Amino acid sequence: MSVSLTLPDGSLRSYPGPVSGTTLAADIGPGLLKAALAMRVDGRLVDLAHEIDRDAKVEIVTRKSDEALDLLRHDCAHVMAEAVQELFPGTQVTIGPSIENGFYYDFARDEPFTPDDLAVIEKRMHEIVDRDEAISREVWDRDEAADFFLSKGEIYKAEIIRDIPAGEQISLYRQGGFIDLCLGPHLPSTAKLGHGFKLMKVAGAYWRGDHRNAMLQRVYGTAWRDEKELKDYLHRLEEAERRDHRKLGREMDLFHIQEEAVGSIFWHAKGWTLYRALENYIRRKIEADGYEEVRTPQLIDSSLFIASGHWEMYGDNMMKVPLEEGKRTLGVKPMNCPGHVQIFKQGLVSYRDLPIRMAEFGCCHRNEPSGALHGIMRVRQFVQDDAHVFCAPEQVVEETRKFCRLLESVYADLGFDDFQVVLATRPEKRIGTDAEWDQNEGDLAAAISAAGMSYTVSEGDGAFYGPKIEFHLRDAIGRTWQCGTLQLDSLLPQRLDASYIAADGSKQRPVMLHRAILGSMERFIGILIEHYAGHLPLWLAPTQVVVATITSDADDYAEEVAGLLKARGLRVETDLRNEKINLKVREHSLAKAPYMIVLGRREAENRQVALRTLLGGKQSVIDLTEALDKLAGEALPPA
RNA sequence: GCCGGCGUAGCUCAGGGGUAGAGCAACUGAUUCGUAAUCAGUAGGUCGUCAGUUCAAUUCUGACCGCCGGCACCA
Repeated sequence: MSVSLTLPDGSLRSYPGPVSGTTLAADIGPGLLKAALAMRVDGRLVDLAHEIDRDAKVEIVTRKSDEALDLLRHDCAHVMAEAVQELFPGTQVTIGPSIENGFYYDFARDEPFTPDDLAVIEKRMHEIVDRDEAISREVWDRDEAADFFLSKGEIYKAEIIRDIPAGEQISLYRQGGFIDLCLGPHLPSTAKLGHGFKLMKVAGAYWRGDHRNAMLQRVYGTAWRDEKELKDYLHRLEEAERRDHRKLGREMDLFHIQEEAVGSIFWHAKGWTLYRALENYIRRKIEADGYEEVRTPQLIDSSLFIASGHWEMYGDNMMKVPLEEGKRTLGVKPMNCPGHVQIFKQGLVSYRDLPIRMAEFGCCHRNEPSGALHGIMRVRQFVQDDAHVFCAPEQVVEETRKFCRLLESVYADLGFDDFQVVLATRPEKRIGTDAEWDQNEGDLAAAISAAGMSYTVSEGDGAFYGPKIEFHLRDAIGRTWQCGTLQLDSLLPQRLDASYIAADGSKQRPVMLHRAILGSMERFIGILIEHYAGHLPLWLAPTQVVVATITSDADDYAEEVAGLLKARGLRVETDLRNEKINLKVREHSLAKAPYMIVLGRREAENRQVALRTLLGGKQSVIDLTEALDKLAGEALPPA
């Protein structure tokens, strides 16, 4: 029976019988054969050695293909596992997938791997690539495969086999003396991997991601098409390190954290200036959008949190304060919602009052696990740009749409124009009927579309009480951060017995939309610092202008200029030290002052200023009045 | 919380069983200088904390605390 294959360019190749990708690639050309890693048959990615036995569309996947990196990384994980089992006999292999930028493999071994071990493993991996071991796929009988792995002491692999649904093939891949259970596909041989890889770190990881299971040793590596791509990646990592908000926060004198207050931030004057600039900006934005700001207590009796359900759900992560020898326990609020419901409940609310958009920059405490803490990004004391919209069910779509618009505008103002919207739908463990979920998910989806946004769906990631929208923004170096969120909640109004009087005089339950744009202020400031690599936009910069003199002859003029700038609302520092201008420029540049005004005798005589920008280091000599207008104009926060 | 690594001056880091060193920063003095480091001098540390071993511990051992990287968690 003949087989005819359609290639991506539309051309047709016919064979008298089944044919492998290797043969096909070789027939097309030796260059292609050399570059070939795998192939796509009718859209399905398979090994090059796979025999095509019927008519199909075939595409040879080469190093240049988009999917090449995935293949290379997955292969690299196997090569690493082979190296590990050669060097450390008795180590069990478990799973080793490709991930963003690389791969990992989880090993079970009593001895921990040391950083020195990594170097040795990496060296052996290069040797395995040079050995050019052929990689071949074998289909095994399920029981034989399970027995085989058990006989080798590979209990994790046996467990994986046990969990593969009946009817699915059990495929093993063999390269040299190494054989691994794997779905594939793989490269034809280890040499195709090349040498663009590097082992990065060892870390613990729970078997199957469950903290009740044994902890395995995960070795992370990065892998690329060639050594140049690898080098570029390592360079990008260095760039990310330079942007680290913990380092910049210290260098820019923004904040610090110390042992006596783990998980809480000491905001220095400059950092707090940034914080307030951001908070005030949000305050103006939400005020313009119909929000009212409130403030609720820090300490609230446990009874309220018991009623809200938080005590049971998150009690372990709450800060608790026993009072009156244990007769009462107060909880330090971990979020603002129960408090907001209390304000809502004061007096009667009419349907005419809805929606009520209640905002609070309330300080919340959560006893985050020690391992979760990270700079100012993950702390135990934080403030959200939090608000709750109390509305009637039929107002959900409009309120959600309105929020999406607001959020989009805020992100744009802050320099993030790329963000993704994710709709998280009903989880397995949930309350409410399917009809309610259909309605709620539909409402959110409709609202996102009405706001002119597209979204992806994350199945099962919603809260147990309702679906949520997540907003992930992309920073200057391509990382994504989940910041904004909107959660539809009809449970809390019920648990805390909030109601309004409807048009027909009946008592109705409002719906609550929990929503935040920045998320935690602390975390968002960390993101801003890293996004801008410390070069904050003028309106957010703690010091906006440094007035520096060249000689002391200009001191009086410098004081005058600084005074005039301050009068125009700018945040100004003067530098009248008896130091060379080179030093002053260097120091203030390193401190990331967006503008410097350099004054010498000439400027003083002409009532001009030499204005210098940090980025680009451009300078221009302009009249003082012009400079005042220019800077005052540019320093205005976005409207 | 779990696994691994780390903890020496304000910062970056070296050192190592006989109570410590560099560069930068700081301070003092000189220098008045045109856009990313002027020169000279001075001072600065219970070597994370607490135990143990030892004639002697910052160094070795243990526990604890903290930080870093992951995992788990994130209302």
